Amino acid sequence: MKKFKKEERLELLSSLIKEEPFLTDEELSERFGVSIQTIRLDRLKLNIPEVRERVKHVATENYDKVRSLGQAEIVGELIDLELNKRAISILTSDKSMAFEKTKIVRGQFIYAMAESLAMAVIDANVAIIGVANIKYRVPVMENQKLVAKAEVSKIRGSEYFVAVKITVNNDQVFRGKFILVAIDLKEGK
Amino acid sequence: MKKFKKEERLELLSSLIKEEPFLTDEELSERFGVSIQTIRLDRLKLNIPEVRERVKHVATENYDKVRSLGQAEIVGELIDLELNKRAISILTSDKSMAFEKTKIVRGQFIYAMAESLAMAVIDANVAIIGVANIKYRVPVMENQKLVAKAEVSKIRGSEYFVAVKITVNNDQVFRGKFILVAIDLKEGK
DNA sequence: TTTGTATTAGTAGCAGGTACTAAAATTAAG
DNA sequence: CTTAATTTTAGTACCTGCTACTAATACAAA
Repeated sequence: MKKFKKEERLELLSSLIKEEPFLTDEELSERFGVSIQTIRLDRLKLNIPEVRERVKHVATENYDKVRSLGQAEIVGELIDLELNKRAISILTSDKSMAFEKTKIVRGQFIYAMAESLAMAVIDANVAIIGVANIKYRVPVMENQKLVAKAEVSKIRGSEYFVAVKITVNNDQVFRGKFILVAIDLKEGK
Repeated sequence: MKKFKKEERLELLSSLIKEEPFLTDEELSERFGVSIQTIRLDRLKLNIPEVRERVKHVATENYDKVRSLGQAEIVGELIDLELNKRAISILTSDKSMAFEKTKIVRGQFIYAMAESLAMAVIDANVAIIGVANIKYRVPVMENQKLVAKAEVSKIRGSEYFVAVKITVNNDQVFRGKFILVAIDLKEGK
Protein backbone atom coordinates (compact mmCIF):
# COMPACT_ATOMS: atom_id res chain seq x y z
CA MET A 1 0.00 0.00 0.00
CA LYS A 2 1.37 3.33 -1.04
CA LYS A 3 1.94 5.83 1.72
CA PHE A 4 0.83 9.39 1.18
CA LYS A 5 1.63 12.42 3.19
CA LYS A 6 -1.24 14.14 4.89
CA GLU A 7 -1.59 16.97 2.42
CA GLU A 8 -1.44 14.65 -0.52
CA ARG A 9 -4.03 12.38 1.01
CA LEU A 10 -6.37 15.27 1.71
CA GLU A 11 -6.30 16.35 -1.90
CA LEU A 12 -6.81 12.85 -3.23
CA LEU A 13 -9.59 12.23 -0.75
CA SER A 14 -11.37 15.38 -1.79
CA SER A 15 -11.28 14.58 -5.47
CA LEU A 16 -12.10 10.91 -4.95
CA ILE A 17 -15.24 11.77 -3.03
CA LYS A 18 -16.21 14.21 -5.72
CA GLU A 19 -15.95 11.46 -8.30
CA GLU A 20 -17.44 8.69 -6.19
CA PRO A 21 -19.63 10.30 -3.58
CA PHE A 22 -21.09 7.01 -2.36
CA LEU A 23 -17.99 5.64 -0.64
CA THR A 24 -18.21 4.99 3.11
CA ASP A 25 -15.44 5.86 5.54
CA GLU A 26 -14.58 2.18 5.76
CA GLU A 27 -14.14 1.85 2.00
CA LEU A 28 -12.13 5.05 1.91
CA SER A 29 -9.88 3.86 4.72
CA GLU A 30 -9.17 0.68 2.76
CA ARG A 31 -8.30 2.61 -0.37
CA PHE A 32 -5.85 4.84 1.42
CA GLY A 33 -4.50 2.21 3.76
CA VAL A 34 -5.24 4.25 6.85
CA SER A 35 -7.62 3.80 9.74
CA ILE A 36 -11.23 4.88 9.75
CA GLN A 37 -10.45 7.53 12.34
CA THR A 38 -7.93 9.16 10.08
CA ILE A 39 -10.52 9.39 7.32
CA ARG A 40 -12.96 10.93 9.76
CA LEU A 41 -10.42 13.50 10.85
CA ASP A 42 -9.69 14.27 7.21
CA ARG A 43 -13.35 14.75 6.38
CA LEU A 44 -13.72 16.99 9.38
CA LYS A 45 -10.83 19.10 8.21
CA LEU A 46 -12.18 19.28 4.67
CA ASN A 47 -15.76 19.88 5.75
CA ILE A 48 -17.01 16.85 3.86
CA PRO A 49 -20.25 15.46 5.28
CA GLU A 50 -20.90 11.80 5.93
CA VAL A 51 -21.83 9.41 3.17
CA ARG A 52 -25.55 9.42 3.87
CA GLU A 53 -25.64 13.19 3.63
CA ARG A 54 -23.71 13.07 0.38
CA VAL A 55 -26.08 10.52 -1.11
CA LYS A 56 -29.03 12.60 -0.03
CA HIS A 57 -27.49 15.64 -1.63
CA VAL A 58 -26.99 13.92 -4.96
CA ALA A 59 -30.52 12.55 -4.79
CA THR A 60 -32.28 15.83 -4.10
CA GLU A 61 -30.12 17.82 -6.46
CA ASN A 62 -30.83 15.56 -9.39
CA TYR A 63 -34.43 15.17 -8.36
CA ASP A 64 -34.89 18.88 -8.96
CA LYS A 65 -32.75 18.88 -12.05
CA VAL A 66 -34.85 16.29 -13.81
CA ARG A 67 -37.99 18.20 -12.98
CA SER A 68 -36.68 21.48 -14.32
CA LEU A 69 -35.28 19.74 -17.37
CA GLY A 70 -38.74 18.50 -18.23
CA GLN A 71 -40.22 21.96 -18.13
CA ALA A 72 -37.33 23.82 -19.69
CA GLU A 73 -39.54 25.67 -22.09
CA ILE A 74 -36.85 28.18 -22.84
CA VAL A 75 -33.30 27.15 -23.55
CA GLY A 76 -31.16 30.06 -22.52
CA GLU A 77 -32.00 33.25 -20.68
CA LEU A 78 -34.58 35.62 -22.08
CA ILE A 79 -33.19 39.13 -21.76
CA ASP A 80 -35.48 41.14 -23.99
CA LEU A 81 -38.96 40.54 -25.32
CA GLU A 82 -41.46 42.49 -27.38
CA LEU A 83 -44.33 40.17 -28.00
CA ASN A 84 -45.04 39.42 -31.64
CA LYS A 85 -42.08 41.56 -32.66
CA ARG A 86 -38.65 40.57 -31.42
CA ALA A 87 -36.82 38.79 -28.60
CA ILE A 88 -33.26 38.20 -27.45
CA SER A 89 -31.88 35.39 -25.37
CA ILE A 90 -28.39 34.38 -24.28
CA LEU A 91 -26.86 31.04 -23.46
CA THR A 92 -23.36 30.05 -22.48
CA SER A 93 -22.36 26.73 -23.92
CA ASP A 94 -20.71 24.23 -21.59
CA LYS A 95 -19.02 20.89 -22.01
CA SER A 96 -22.20 18.93 -21.38
CA MET A 97 -23.45 20.24 -24.72
CA ALA A 98 -20.35 19.39 -26.69
CA PHE A 99 -18.61 16.33 -28.04
CA GLU A 100 -15.80 15.27 -25.78
CA LYS A 101 -13.24 14.90 -28.50
CA THR A 102 -13.80 17.98 -30.58
CA LYS A 103 -15.40 20.31 -28.01
CA ILE A 104 -17.88 21.25 -30.70
CA VAL A 105 -21.38 21.93 -29.43
CA ARG A 106 -24.04 19.57 -30.75
CA GLY A 107 -26.36 21.16 -33.26
CA GLN A 108 -29.41 20.14 -31.31
CA PHE A 109 -28.63 22.62 -28.55
CA ILE A 110 -28.29 25.47 -30.98
CA TYR A 111 -31.45 24.37 -32.65
CA ALA A 112 -33.26 24.13 -29.30
CA MET A 113 -32.16 27.63 -28.38
CA ALA A 114 -33.49 29.03 -31.64
CA GLU A 115 -36.71 27.07 -31.57
CA SER A 116 -37.58 27.97 -28.01
CA LEU A 117 -36.89 31.65 -28.61
CA ALA A 118 -39.08 31.59 -31.70
CA MET A 119 -41.86 30.17 -29.59
CA ALA A 120 -41.34 32.63 -26.76
CA VAL A 121 -41.74 35.65 -29.01
CA ILE A 122 -45.22 34.61 -30.11
CA ASP A 123 -48.12 35.95 -28.11
CA ALA A 124 -50.19 32.75 -28.20
CA ASN A 125 -50.76 30.23 -25.49
CA VAL A 126 -49.15 27.47 -27.45
CA ALA A 127 -47.31 27.46 -30.72
CA ILE A 128 -45.93 24.64 -32.77
CA ILE A 129 -43.38 24.49 -35.48
CA GLY A 130 -44.57 24.08 -39.03
CA VAL A 131 -41.47 24.50 -41.14
CA ALA A 132 -37.94 25.48 -40.35
CA ASN A 133 -35.28 26.36 -42.85
CA ILE A 134 -31.90 26.26 -41.27
CA LYS A 135 -28.32 27.11 -41.99
CA TYR A 136 -25.36 26.64 -39.75
CA ARG A 137 -22.27 28.68 -40.37
CA VAL A 138 -19.27 28.08 -38.17
CA PRO A 139 -19.14 25.50 -35.40
CA VAL A 140 -19.74 26.60 -31.82
CA MET A 141 -17.30 25.49 -29.16
CA GLU A 142 -17.91 25.01 -25.44
CA ASN A 143 -17.76 28.00 -23.10
CA GLN A 144 -18.93 30.48 -25.70
CA LYS A 145 -21.65 33.05 -25.22
CA LEU A 146 -24.44 32.65 -27.71
CA VAL A 147 -26.80 35.51 -28.43
CA ALA A 148 -30.04 34.66 -30.21
CA LYS A 149 -32.21 37.29 -31.85
CA ALA A 150 -35.69 36.50 -33.07
CA GLU A 151 -37.69 38.74 -35.37
CA VAL A 152 -41.29 38.23 -36.40
CA SER A 153 -41.45 38.95 -40.12
CA LYS A 154 -45.05 38.13 -40.93
CA ILE A 155 -48.32 37.13 -39.27
CA ARG A 156 -50.96 35.48 -41.41
CA GLY A 157 -53.98 34.26 -39.51
CA SER A 158 -52.69 31.76 -37.01
CA GLU A 159 -49.34 31.43 -38.79
CA TYR A 160 -46.27 33.28 -37.60
CA PHE A 161 -43.04 33.65 -39.51
CA VAL A 162 -40.05 34.13 -37.26
CA ALA A 163 -36.41 34.57 -38.26
CA VAL A 164 -33.81 33.64 -35.67
CA LYS A 165 -30.12 34.48 -35.83
CA ILE A 166 -27.55 33.30 -33.35
CA THR A 167 -24.18 35.00 -33.02
CA VAL A 168 -20.99 34.46 -31.08
CA ASN A 169 -18.79 37.54 -30.81
CA ASN A 170 -20.88 39.14 -33.54
CA ASP A 171 -20.16 36.24 -35.91
CA GLN A 172 -23.29 34.56 -37.13
CA VAL A 173 -23.23 30.85 -36.34
CA PHE A 174 -26.82 29.99 -37.17
CA ARG A 175 -29.85 31.30 -38.94
CA GLY A 176 -33.26 29.80 -39.43
CA LYS A 177 -36.80 30.66 -40.39
CA PHE A 178 -39.55 29.16 -38.32
CA ILE A 179 -43.18 28.97 -39.17
CA LEU A 180 -45.25 28.64 -36.05
CA VAL A 181 -48.90 27.84 -35.80
CA ALA A 182 -51.03 28.88 -32.87
CA ILE A 183 -53.07 26.02 -31.55
CA ASP A 184 -56.51 26.10 -30.05
CA LEU A 185 -56.43 24.68 -26.57
CA LYS A 186 -60.17 23.98 -26.50
CA GLU A 187 -59.85 20.83 -28.52
CA GLY A 188 -56.78 19.85 -26.54
CA LYS A 189 -58.93 18.56 -23.74
CA MET B 1 -56.89 12.43 12.00
CA LYS B 2 -58.72 10.56 9.30
CA LYS B 3 -58.91 6.82 9.70
CA PHE B 4 -58.21 4.63 6.72
CA LYS B 5 -58.80 0.97 6.28
CA LYS B 6 -55.76 -1.16 5.71
CA GLU B 7 -56.17 -1.55 1.97
CA GLU B 8 -56.79 2.11 1.47
CA ARG B 9 -53.76 3.00 3.54
CA LEU B 10 -51.54 0.62 1.59
CA GLU B 11 -52.49 2.26 -1.67
CA LEU B 12 -52.02 5.77 -0.36
CA LEU B 13 -48.73 4.82 1.22
CA SER B 14 -47.45 3.38 -2.02
CA SER B 15 -48.29 6.45 -4.06
CA LEU B 16 -47.11 8.86 -1.37
CA ILE B 17 -43.69 7.23 -1.25
CA LYS B 18 -43.51 7.35 -5.01
CA GLU B 19 -44.12 11.08 -4.91
CA GLU B 20 -42.00 11.82 -1.86
CA PRO B 21 -39.40 9.09 -1.57
CA PHE B 22 -37.49 10.82 1.22
CA LEU B 23 -40.03 10.37 4.02
CA THR B 24 -38.95 8.32 7.04
CA ASP B 25 -41.18 5.79 8.75
CA GLU B 26 -41.69 8.23 11.58
CA GLU B 27 -42.91 10.99 9.26
CA LEU B 28 -45.11 8.52 7.44
CA SER B 29 -46.61 7.26 10.69
CA GLU B 30 -47.49 10.84 11.63
CA ARG B 31 -49.18 11.46 8.30
CA PHE B 32 -51.33 8.40 8.56
CA GLY B 33 -51.93 8.60 12.28
CA VAL B 34 -50.68 5.09 12.93
CA SER B 35 -47.69 3.69 14.75
CA ILE B 36 -44.27 3.24 13.25
CA GLN B 37 -44.64 -0.52 13.45
CA THR B 38 -47.72 -0.42 11.29
CA ILE B 39 -45.82 1.54 8.65
CA ARG B 40 -43.01 -1.01 8.80
CA LEU B 41 -45.44 -3.87 8.35
CA ASP B 42 -47.03 -2.04 5.43
CA ARG B 43 -43.69 -1.46 3.74
CA LEU B 44 -42.83 -5.11 4.25
CA LYS B 45 -46.08 -6.13 2.60
CA LEU B 46 -45.55 -3.72 -0.29
CA ASN B 47 -41.88 -4.56 -0.70
CA ILE B 48 -40.84 -0.96 -0.23
CA PRO B 49 -37.29 -0.60 1.06
CA GLU B 50 -36.24 1.72 3.86
CA VAL B 51 -35.76 5.42 3.32
CA ARG B 52 -31.96 5.27 3.03
CA GLU B 53 -32.23 2.68 0.29
CA ARG B 54 -34.80 4.79 -1.52
CA VAL B 55 -32.63 7.86 -1.35
CA LYS B 56 -29.68 5.88 -2.61
CA HIS B 57 -31.76 4.59 -5.48
CA VAL B 58 -32.84 8.06 -6.56
CA ALA B 59 -29.25 9.25 -6.27
CA THR B 60 -27.65 6.51 -8.34
CA GLU B 61 -30.42 6.43 -10.90
CA ASN B 62 -30.15 10.11 -11.64
CA TYR B 63 -26.39 10.01 -11.37
CA ASP B 64 -26.35 7.59 -14.28
CA LYS B 65 -29.05 9.46 -16.13
CA VAL B 66 -27.12 12.70 -16.15
CA ARG B 67 -24.01 10.90 -17.32
CA SER B 68 -25.74 9.11 -20.16
CA LEU B 69 -27.54 12.25 -21.16
CA GLY B 70 -24.23 14.00 -21.56
CA GLN B 71 -22.85 11.30 -23.80
CA ALA B 72 -26.05 10.47 -25.65
CA GLU B 73 -24.41 10.45 -29.01
CA ILE B 74 -27.36 8.72 -30.56
CA VAL B 75 -30.90 9.73 -29.78
CA GLY B 76 -32.98 6.65 -30.32
CA GLU B 77 -31.99 3.06 -30.96
CA LEU B 78 -29.90 2.18 -33.96
CA ILE B 79 -31.41 -0.90 -35.56
CA ASP B 80 -29.73 -1.00 -38.93
CA LEU B 81 -26.55 0.49 -40.27
CA GLU B 82 -24.64 0.37 -43.53
CA LEU B 83 -21.79 2.77 -43.17
CA ASN B 84 -21.78 5.60 -45.68
CA LYS B 85 -25.01 4.31 -47.17
CA ARG B 86 -28.05 4.12 -44.95
CA ALA B 87 -29.19 3.73 -41.36
CA ILE B 88 -32.41 3.28 -39.42
CA SER B 89 -33.18 4.17 -35.84
CA ILE B 90 -36.31 4.08 -33.71
CA LEU B 91 -37.43 6.15 -30.77
CA THR B 92 -40.59 6.10 -28.72
CA SER B 93 -41.63 9.56 -27.63
CA ASP B 94 -42.62 10.02 -24.00
CA LYS B 95 -44.13 12.82 -22.01
CA SER B 96 -40.77 14.21 -20.95
CA MET B 97 -40.28 15.26 -24.58
CA ALA B 98 -43.65 16.93 -24.98
CA PHE B 99 -45.41 20.07 -23.85
CA GLU B 100 -47.64 19.35 -20.92
CA LYS B 101 -50.67 21.10 -22.28
CA THR B 102 -50.73 19.94 -25.87
CA LYS B 103 -48.83 16.63 -25.60
CA ILE B 104 -46.98 17.68 -28.73
CA VAL B 105 -43.36 16.62 -28.83
CA ARG B 106 -40.85 19.47 -28.94
CA GLY B 107 -39.19 19.87 -32.30
CA GLN B 108 -35.75 19.73 -30.77
CA PHE B 109 -36.14 16.03 -29.99
CA ILE B 110 -37.14 15.21 -33.52
CA TYR B 111 -34.30 17.31 -34.76
CA ALA B 112 -31.86 15.61 -32.39
CA MET B 113 -32.97 12.18 -33.56
CA ALA B 114 -32.42 13.11 -37.19
CA GLU B 115 -29.12 14.85 -36.59
CA SER B 116 -27.64 12.04 -34.53
CA LEU B 117 -28.67 9.43 -37.08
CA ALA B 118 -27.13 11.48 -39.86
CA MET B 119 -23.90 11.55 -37.90
CA ALA B 120 -24.00 7.84 -37.10
CA VAL B 121 -24.26 6.81 -40.73
CA ILE B 122 -21.01 8.51 -41.65
CA ASP B 123 -17.86 6.45 -41.46
CA ALA B 124 -15.67 9.16 -40.04
CA ASN B 125 -14.42 9.60 -36.52
CA VAL B 126 -16.22 12.87 -36.05
CA ALA B 127 -18.62 14.72 -38.24
CA ILE B 128 -20.21 18.11 -37.83
CA ILE B 129 -23.17 19.70 -39.37
CA GLY B 130 -22.63 22.22 -42.11
CA VAL B 131 -26.11 22.98 -43.36
CA ALA B 132 -29.49 21.50 -42.66
CA ASN B 133 -32.65 22.10 -44.61
CA ILE B 134 -35.65 21.01 -42.67
CA LYS B 135 -39.37 20.52 -43.03
CA TYR B 136 -41.79 19.32 -40.44
CA ARG B 137 -45.07 17.90 -41.56
CA VAL B 138 -47.52 16.83 -38.87
CA PRO B 139 -46.94 17.23 -35.16
CA VAL B 140 -45.72 14.24 -33.17
CA MET B 141 -47.50 13.35 -29.97
CA GLU B 142 -46.17 11.54 -26.93
CA ASN B 143 -46.05 7.74 -26.87
CA GLN B 144 -45.57 7.41 -30.60
CA LYS B 145 -42.99 5.25 -32.31
CA LEU B 146 -40.72 7.27 -34.55
CA VAL B 147 -38.75 5.58 -37.29
CA ALA B 148 -35.88 7.54 -38.79
CA LYS B 149 -34.23 6.57 -42.07
CA ALA B 150 -31.01 8.18 -43.21
CA GLU B 151 -29.64 7.91 -46.73
CA VAL B 152 -26.29 9.17 -47.92
CA SER B 153 -26.91 10.84 -51.26
CA LYS B 154 -23.50 12.23 -52.10
CA ILE B 155 -19.91 12.23 -50.86
CA ARG B 156 -17.64 15.02 -52.05
CA GLY B 157 -14.25 15.04 -50.43
CA SER B 158 -14.85 15.45 -46.73
CA GLU B 159 -18.43 16.55 -47.26
CA TYR B 160 -21.32 14.16 -46.84
CA PHE B 161 -24.90 14.81 -47.94
CA VAL B 162 -27.41 12.88 -45.89
CA ALA B 163 -31.20 12.88 -46.20
CA VAL B 164 -33.19 11.88 -43.14
CA LYS B 165 -36.87 11.05 -43.05
CA ILE B 166 -38.85 10.34 -39.91
CA THR B 167 -42.17 8.56 -40.02
CA VAL B 168 -44.89 7.60 -37.57
CA ASN B 169 -47.16 4.83 -38.80
CA ASN B 170 -45.77 5.34 -42.27
CA ASP B 171 -46.75 9.01 -42.22
CA GLN B 172 -43.83 11.30 -42.77
CA VAL B 173 -43.49 13.79 -39.93
CA PHE B 174 -40.09 15.21 -40.75
CA ARG B 175 -37.54 15.43 -43.48
CA GLY B 176 -34.21 17.14 -43.61
CA LYS B 177 -30.98 17.28 -45.57
CA PHE B 178 -27.79 17.42 -43.61
CA ILE B 179 -24.38 18.33 -44.88
CA LEU B 180 -21.73 16.86 -42.67
CA VAL B 181 -18.05 17.58 -42.70
CA ALA B 182 -15.47 15.13 -41.47
CA ILE B 183 -13.04 16.75 -39.13
CA ASP B 184 -9.39 16.01 -38.67
CA LEU B 185 -8.71 15.00 -35.10
CA LYS B 186 -5.00 15.76 -35.30
CA GLU B 187 -5.48 19.47 -34.88
CA GLY B 188 -8.04 18.81 -32.20
CA LYS B 189 -5.38 18.09 -29.63
C1' DT C 1 15.81 13.67 24.50
C1' DT C 2 12.00 16.42 24.26
C1' DT C 3 8.30 18.48 21.70
C1' DG C 4 4.83 18.50 18.38
C1' DT C 5 2.15 16.57 14.83
C1' DA C 6 -0.10 12.59 12.88
C1' DT C 7 -2.31 8.45 13.49
C1' DT C 8 -4.84 4.93 15.74
C1' DA C 9 -7.87 2.90 19.36
C1' DG C 10 -11.82 2.81 21.90
C1' DT C 11 -16.17 4.33 24.06
C1' DA C 12 -20.91 6.34 24.28
C1' DG C 13 -24.64 7.84 21.70
C1' DC C 14 -27.66 8.78 17.49
C1' DA C 15 -30.81 7.99 13.26
C1' DG C 16 -33.29 4.90 10.92
C1' DG C 17 -33.78 1.10 10.36
C1' DT C 18 -34.40 -5.06 10.43
C1' DA C 19 -36.12 -9.09 12.62
C1' DC C 20 -38.44 -10.93 15.98
C1' DT C 21 -41.91 -11.87 20.01
C1' DA C 22 -45.83 -10.69 22.33
C1' DA C 23 -49.63 -8.09 23.93
C1' DA C 24 -53.69 -5.30 23.05
C1' DA C 25 -57.42 -3.55 20.11
C1' DT C 26 -60.65 -4.17 16.54
C1' DT C 27 -63.56 -6.78 13.55
C1' DA C 28 -66.11 -10.71 11.97
C1' DA C 29 -68.50 -14.97 12.76
C1' DG C 30 -71.10 -18.29 15.26
C1' DC D 1 -72.50 -12.28 23.94
C1' DT D 2 -68.49 -14.97 23.10
C1' DT D 3 -64.90 -16.78 20.44
C1' DA D 4 -61.69 -16.60 16.71
C1' DA D 5 -59.19 -14.08 13.41
C1' DT D 6 -57.21 -9.95 11.90
C1' DT D 7 -54.98 -5.66 12.67
C1' DT D 8 -52.39 -2.66 15.27
C1' DT D 9 -49.05 -1.56 18.96
C1' DA D 10 -45.27 -2.28 22.03
C1' DG D 11 -40.91 -3.64 23.05
C1' DT D 12 -36.33 -5.79 22.64
C1' DA D 13 -31.88 -6.99 20.49
C1' DC D 14 -29.07 -5.97 16.78
C1' DC D 15 -27.31 -3.49 12.44
C1' DT D 16 -24.81 0.37 9.65
C1' DG D 17 -22.48 4.42 9.38
C1' DC D 18 -21.81 7.62 11.42
C1' DT D 19 -20.62 12.06 15.49
C1' DA D 20 -18.21 13.56 19.47
C1' DC D 21 -15.07 12.72 22.54
C1' DT D 22 -10.82 10.88 25.27
C1' DA D 23 -6.61 8.66 25.29
C1' DA D 24 -2.79 6.12 23.74
C1' DT D 25 0.87 5.43 20.34
C1' DA D 26 4.04 6.41 16.33
C1' DC D 27 7.07 9.30 13.98
C1' DA D 28 9.80 13.20 12.89
C1' DA D 29 12.08 17.45 13.66
C1' DA D 30 14.61 20.49 17.00
